[in-house]
Amino acid sequence: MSVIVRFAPSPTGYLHLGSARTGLYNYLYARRHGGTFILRIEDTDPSRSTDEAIAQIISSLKEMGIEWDEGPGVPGPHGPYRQTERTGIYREYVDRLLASGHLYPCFCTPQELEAERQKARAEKRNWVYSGKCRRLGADEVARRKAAGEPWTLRFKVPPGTTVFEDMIREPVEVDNDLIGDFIVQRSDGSIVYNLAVVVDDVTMEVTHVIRGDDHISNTPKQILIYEALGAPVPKFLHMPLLFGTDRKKLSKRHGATKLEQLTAQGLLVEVVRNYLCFLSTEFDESMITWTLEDLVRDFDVERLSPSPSIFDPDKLRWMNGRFIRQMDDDELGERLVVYLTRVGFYGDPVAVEQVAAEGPQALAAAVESAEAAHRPATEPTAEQAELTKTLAPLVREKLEVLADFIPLAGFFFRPLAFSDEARERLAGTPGAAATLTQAAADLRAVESWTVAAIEALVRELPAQLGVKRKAVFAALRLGMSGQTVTPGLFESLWALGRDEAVARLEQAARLLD
RNA sequence: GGCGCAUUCGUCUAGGGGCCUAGGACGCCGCCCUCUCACGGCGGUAACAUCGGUUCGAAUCCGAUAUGCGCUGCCA
Repeated sequence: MSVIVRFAPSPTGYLHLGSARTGLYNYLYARRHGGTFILRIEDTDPSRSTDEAIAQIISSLKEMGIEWDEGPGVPGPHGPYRQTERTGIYREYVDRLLASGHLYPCFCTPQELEAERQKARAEKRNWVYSGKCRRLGADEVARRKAAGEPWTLRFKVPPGTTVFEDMIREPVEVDNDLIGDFIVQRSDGSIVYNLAVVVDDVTMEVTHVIRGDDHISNTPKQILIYEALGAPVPKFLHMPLLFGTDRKKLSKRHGATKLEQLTAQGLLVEVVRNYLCFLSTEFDESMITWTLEDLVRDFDVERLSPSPSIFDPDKLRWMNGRFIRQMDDDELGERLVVYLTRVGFYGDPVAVEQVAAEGPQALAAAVESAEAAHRPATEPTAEQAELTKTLAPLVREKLEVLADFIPLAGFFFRPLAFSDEARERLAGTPGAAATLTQAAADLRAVESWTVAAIEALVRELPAQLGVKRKAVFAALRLGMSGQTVTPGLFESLWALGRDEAVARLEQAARLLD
């Protein structure tokens, strides 16, 4: 029998990283076993579900490279793929369960039930539904229905215990008495989650249910339904939950909870994807650069540790830096151009640099609001794109995330400017004026504009001027960029171009007069 | 309250009775390299939740306890 798995997010918001991980694992499991991966939208609660959320979920999955074999946009034998479109199927199964005596109508009102719950709580007892309506006679049921009393449908939980296996845990055993007859159809006729999932999974012929461990407690109820239906029970794998560094559920405070926020900081999707996989698993550096195909072949979901994992932004960033360092020049250049375009850098380098100075997260926040407002990003000019690519090898080992490029190399894209602090630093650098003037003259005269020629020239300066080497470098660095941290000095001067480099050094020299 | 799941350095983990005076990675600290910042190299810091048992021997097996999380809904 071939493997069929499903990922079933509810479209009540964007795709949370934890859910993204669940989707990924399902996808990998399906591919690894040559199975089918179904994407199902759990929108049984239409009041909280939006089409926009569905679109976002789909785009996040696609960005990670996850493709489904059946689901929205990809018709197949197990459709439809939105629960709101499957009500007819639920109806049919409810009728079946009714006919086989597994369901019964219940006339208890929410108020009555709440009172029972309160009482149980006051007596410090576990509350389960009393089963009062289970004993109602057929004629009484008919009479009450005819009288227009609202009723729900409950599942008749049999005595005994329910046991299920989990691919990464010990078997879980639950006493059925603790479950209590639960509602499967609301008084408005709509179907409750626990029944809907089972009917969906049965009709979609799902063989492996891979989902978050917050569903462990629901599983026994669902198994009871499988058994009532006479359907084969699938295998379960309940994944550990993903928390923030404070052991709480991931939230905005943790920097990012969705993929788009992470990529807006300049984290690469493939790195995020790999990171999500290696959480809860032994980590090996070689995995940083794994492709989706590598994951399919070598990543085994069943090796997951069952304990919850904490999302560690530091390690993610470190992985991202490692990934960047192994990219070749063209690749990095391309990625930088795409990224810088997205954050609006080419439209207004100065403004974006200001935001970026507050850190990648501030930048990501700005990008998010720009994207929410559908503000189009300015494409780079040919010169800007070219310059970015030229700079790629100069900045590679200084980047952890792509956003780091901006404070580091933003000065290449705008006129030279000095903060008060930078001006003071320059003024306080011994021999700065002489260094700048001399370097400008030498650079203007150097016959070939190459990094090697520039280096040779600059290295002459200390002896020539009687200024310490460190001071020479500091003066030139400050002079060409207005900042104390830049890519390599010779390479930077070279990348600026002869005219620009000379002009900047002269401008800086004038500042000291 | 009841039930369930989980529990090795701050974090992710290796470990499935002797190879463990517990290994790796991130972080942090120090040193080296060095034109700044980094990269890289080297070294250091730091953990078997607790208490009992089983055993010649336990991080590994068993039992309690504690803590965290989840479920306990006419939410999913």
